[in-house]
Amino acid sequence: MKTEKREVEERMTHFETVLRREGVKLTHQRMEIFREVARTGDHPDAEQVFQRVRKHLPTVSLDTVYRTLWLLNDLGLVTTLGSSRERTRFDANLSSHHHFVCEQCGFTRDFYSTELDKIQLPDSVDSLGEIEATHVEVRGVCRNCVENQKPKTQS
Amino acid sequence: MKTEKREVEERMTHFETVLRREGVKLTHQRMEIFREVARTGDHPDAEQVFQRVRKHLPTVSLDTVYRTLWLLNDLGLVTTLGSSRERTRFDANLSSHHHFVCEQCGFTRDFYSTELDKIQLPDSVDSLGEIEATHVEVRGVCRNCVENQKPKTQS
DNA sequence: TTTAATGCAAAAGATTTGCAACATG
DNA sequence: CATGTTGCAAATCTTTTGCATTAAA
Repeated sequence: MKTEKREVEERMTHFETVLRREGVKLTHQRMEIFREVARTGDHPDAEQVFQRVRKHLPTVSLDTVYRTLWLLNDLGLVTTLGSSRERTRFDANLSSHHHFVCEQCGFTRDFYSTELDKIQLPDSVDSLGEIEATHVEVRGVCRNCVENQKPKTQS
Repeated sequence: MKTEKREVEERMTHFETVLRREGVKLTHQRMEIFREVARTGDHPDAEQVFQRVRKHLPTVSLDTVYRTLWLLNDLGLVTTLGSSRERTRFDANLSSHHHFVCEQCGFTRDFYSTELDKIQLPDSVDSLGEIEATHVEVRGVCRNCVENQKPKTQS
């Protein structure tokens, strides 16, 4: 649940370095918000971060928490579980498969792999609970988005 | 993008079987909503399903789409990408790791595995775009939830 | 000081719910 | 025909935005 003290300190140092490098102001709020995510292993959502930060910083507002979390995400200091900024998506493919998801446009494609289907999970996972499904999520940038970002060679 | 005709038909048959078995009414709306998810490989969200179903069934309402998709999910006829009914969750752990997620309470725990870190993806994935990260998502029911569901031996 | 960041309040967006009308089994 | 399901409208919940004030560099 809790991240090791040493590790949290390292993350804080890295956080400060990146903010300075990017010329982004190192505010009290940003420190506390990042520290809160850095020190827990339970992957809180914005509301949970807000509630926890509030204990140390009673005047912080929820919209600052949102803005800060996305900023940290853009700076590569945090990531999101599941594909970010997306609504729930549904899948009628019940056979064992895996996903490639484009970070930019949300394009998603199934892929199959008998190799991946037989992955052995470490024992530590079994002790967490009963396993129902295992699948691989590949994040990247789809061909289309890669194309559209390339500087045009001619215009 | 499109699922094979034969496969769609199989899914429809299974859909009907399950609905009958569960004593759930087989309405026109439910058929069209399920068919729409069954026939595409792009994992639409509720709004997209709504827009597509509307073409065949102009009177369908968005709330029916939501109700139906969650019903189908509960019946095991569809699944969701990412953990269902959850808000975006943030993670400050930048080292390579994987997740166990409890389907019932959302409890999430990181785990590590050098084995998993070296998974070879099939070539077909490379052709989809540029890969940035690969990680394994294990879904299951955590110990706590398993406990709480067990019929009490004494009361 | 200068400019970016915050907090507030309000807007926008997404999802859910109560209920009368309706369709299915 | 009885009951579950739908569509509508309204409610609720979540996330974002505009703007005056405040604080960091």
